[in-house]
Amino acid sequence: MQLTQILDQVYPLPQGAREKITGRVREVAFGKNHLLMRAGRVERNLYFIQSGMVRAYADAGDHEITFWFGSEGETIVSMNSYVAGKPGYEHIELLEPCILYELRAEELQQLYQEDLQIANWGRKFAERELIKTEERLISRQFKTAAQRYKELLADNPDLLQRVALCHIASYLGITQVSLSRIRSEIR
Amino acid sequence: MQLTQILDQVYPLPQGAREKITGRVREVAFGKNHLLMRAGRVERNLYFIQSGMVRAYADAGDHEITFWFGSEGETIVSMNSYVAGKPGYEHIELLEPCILYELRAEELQQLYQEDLQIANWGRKFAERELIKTEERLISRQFKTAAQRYKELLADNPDLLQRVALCHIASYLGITQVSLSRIRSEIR
DNA sequence: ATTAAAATTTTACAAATGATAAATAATGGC
DNA sequence: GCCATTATTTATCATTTGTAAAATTTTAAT
Repeated sequence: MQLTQILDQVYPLPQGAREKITGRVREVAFGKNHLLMRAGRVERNLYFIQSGMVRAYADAGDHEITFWFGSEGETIVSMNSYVAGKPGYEHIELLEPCILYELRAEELQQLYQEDLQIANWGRKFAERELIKTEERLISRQFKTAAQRYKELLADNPDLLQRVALCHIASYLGITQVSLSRIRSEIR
Repeated sequence: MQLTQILDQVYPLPQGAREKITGRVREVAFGKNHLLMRAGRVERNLYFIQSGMVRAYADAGDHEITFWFGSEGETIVSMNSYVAGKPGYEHIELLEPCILYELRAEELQQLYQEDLQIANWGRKFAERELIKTEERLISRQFKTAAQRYKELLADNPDLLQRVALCHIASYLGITQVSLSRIRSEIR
């Protein structure tokens, strides 16, 4: 997906504002399994996904918790770094080879202070992510794991082809064994 | 808590920008149990809490799910209305008598288009809420209900005095019976 | 203070999910 | 294509959490 399209689906920008962003972006590519971001670091870049699939996960002692999948058109940020300049709590791992648009967070912050439309773009970006996260939190509370699995597949039909089941199980908040049970009961 | 203090803790505003907001705000008061917002409606106002405590809850067929508590200094918005102009999924109920600062959402949206600093205030507001929600989603996944209960009390020491246990149980994602079990095991 | 209503706890049992280990299937490197 | 590795499923049993109903405590109104 092209950068301008990615930016516009968050919030349509006038030509000039859009160019301020695109002019600061570099195209980069990484292979499968590359660790794009590590927890505990202040992450200095953010990325828009032109193609490929990634996951965000947090450490939980002995295992890891996948809490986000990103694919074409989505934005990768270490939220704590991006929002508060603090070390992030998430790792970002590439599940497929990816082509990304890279942007220095500092430069974007600078644009927020200069350009009204870009500040509103940043507002819309956070607002949209907030609604998605809040809906997931609520759904976690009143849907069974089986329902959440079915809905996830309905929303992302190609997820099964692109993501390992152990990551999907983690994302759903259940063990891989539980997910196996659910899958066998459906068929 | 005073309005200027509430606004500034999100993002410090220059005098002029701050007055653009405060000039559009009305002080209103409602009694305990008042339903401030209802799911399914497009909500036209947002509120800053000067004093009191509220909860947000969603309907889940036969029961309700409390997913947010708000008290002094926090902001009450119907996220779907505020962000997308769509009917909200949450009810807002007053758990105590409240004094609120009321602001028409439309006027705030107007200010976002006019004032760079206010647009950045709105951005920071969404970003902060996003981090809080994401952390809750993750904590739901790798902490036991007992841990989440203890942490909730540690962060909000007066919650037990102000909120019914059935709402706390719902917020934690467990039944009231489970919460009772947890409470009896702690002592 | 008394009483009715609501909130919370307790009990007993059922259902869902987790942990572990073994079996099977799929994948990637050579 | 073969083998080693990794991913997934299956089976068994333990633990957690839910459901329902009754008992108890708290709250609020008179």
